[in-house]
Amino acid sequence: MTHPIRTASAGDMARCERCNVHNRGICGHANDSVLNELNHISRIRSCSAGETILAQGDDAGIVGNVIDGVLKITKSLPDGREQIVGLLFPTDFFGRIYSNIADFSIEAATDATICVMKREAFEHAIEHHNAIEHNMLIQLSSELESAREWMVLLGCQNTLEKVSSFFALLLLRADKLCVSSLPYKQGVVVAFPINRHDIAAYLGTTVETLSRQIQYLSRQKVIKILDGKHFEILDEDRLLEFAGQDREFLHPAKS
Amino acid sequence: MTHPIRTASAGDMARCERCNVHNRGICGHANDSVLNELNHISRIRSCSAGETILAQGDDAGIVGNVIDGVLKITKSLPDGREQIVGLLFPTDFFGRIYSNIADFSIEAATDATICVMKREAFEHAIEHHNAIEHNMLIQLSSELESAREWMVLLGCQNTLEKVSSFFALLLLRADKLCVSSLPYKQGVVVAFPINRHDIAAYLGTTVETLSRQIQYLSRQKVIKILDGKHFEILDEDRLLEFAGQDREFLHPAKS
DNA sequence: CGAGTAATTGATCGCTGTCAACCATGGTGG
DNA sequence: CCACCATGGTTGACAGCGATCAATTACTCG
Repeated sequence: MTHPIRTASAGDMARCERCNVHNRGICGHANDSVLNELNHISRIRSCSAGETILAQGDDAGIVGNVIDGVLKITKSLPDGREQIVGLLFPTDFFGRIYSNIADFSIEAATDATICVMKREAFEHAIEHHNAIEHNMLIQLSSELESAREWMVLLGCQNTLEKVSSFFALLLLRADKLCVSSLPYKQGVVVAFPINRHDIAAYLGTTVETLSRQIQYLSRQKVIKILDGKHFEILDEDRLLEFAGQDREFLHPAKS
Repeated sequence: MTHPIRTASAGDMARCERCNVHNRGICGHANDSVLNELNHISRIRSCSAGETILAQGDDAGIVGNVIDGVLKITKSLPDGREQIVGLLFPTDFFGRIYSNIADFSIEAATDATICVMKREAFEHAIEHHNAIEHNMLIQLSSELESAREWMVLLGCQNTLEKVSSFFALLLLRADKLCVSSLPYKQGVVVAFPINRHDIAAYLGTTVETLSRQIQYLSRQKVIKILDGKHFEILDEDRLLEFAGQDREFLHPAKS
């Protein structure tokens, strides 16, 4: 799944220019000077599914962007419970700036390709290139918004609503995901980008309950189960009804 | 509860200088030029408990800071369910920049004094004063972190843990709250800054279950109920145990 | 002091987590 | 090629937490 992207040496600005996220996210609207700086301090890295990029409690030394694949932001409680507080798709930024310690783990949910930078170097870049700082501000604003939308889902939706919302999310985010070659959406077909366990952890439920609700949606002819990972959306309107909430919540955070 | 703060005319820089949050939050480290700009575009406003400052769905025309009192950021579902996705205490910033529509309501949870600005004016200020933008970035980073911590609480903690966490939160945030005259903490006494309904909406539960867990903590001699709003913390260690999670989560977002 | 609201307490029910068994899939090695 | 195993997903039985409805008590404010 990961693309064979060569690790360019510093100063090889062509790398950033070829990058499929180079004009999006925090790299958006970057002039040559900015792009050169980012190119200089970043490097490309491949991770296989399950790999931990940043461990909760560790020194938060790196930040970066997702180029391909899906990362998850998770927190584990001492007794083993785990909550996924965010999924990161291509163009998304990860890492905590201006903090020494990582409160969350960043893990690869699928095989992934990422662009990493040392935190200090990136902070330095922020402080010297207003465009980057501004992009970060925009990105953080919309991430905060999304996080709060998800809090509504976690705090007062039942599992059927949660699962329906997740389908709806995939449906609406499909455009964004198409920047990579992953076929999350083909016609009215969506694909789960991650396994059941992670989806359950994201929705604040268990794999069993999740499974039951998926089967229920299938019996209701709202979706058709193609295989364990692919689903055809048969009735989008009813799906959004099940999802409760107004559909506005699905608007992906614009950056 | 609100202080009699006169509404100063634009250009009266003395107002910002007298403001009890003027050197914190987004106003931190502001030089005269910046402070003057903020002073120019902002105005002080008093709100009584329950008042809506910004309605979800409305045009998101204003942003601001809490000077005194507590605001809540809420989302209501069509069927009446409500989730509070954030509480705003003095020095906290509210409002959504770079978005035309408000996805959440901002309401006064208590009588409050706030400092409001037109969104466009503030965005203009951001773009021309790097210090403000940087402060915003820092503030947003830590708010995102806090939001994610709360997602863990909503997604995988039971009500006893939620309630204990809320007590712990008040305990740890007490310092910050002391910038106002509200006696949230006096010795080992904490005060609920908002009513039961709002706490329940914040914790993703109901007033009934909330009440039962408070009584349980009382029977366990972890807290002592002084009156409906004031509680003495008898056993801080056990409280934090009940709260589960590592206590790091309580670290208030630094700004 | 009375009315209205807020908070507590009680009884009941259903959703969902837990534990367990079963099934499907894919990879491995004999 | 197939038996074997590991992993991931589904299905079933059951119990417990917490929501709901209802009733009572406490508080606040004219």
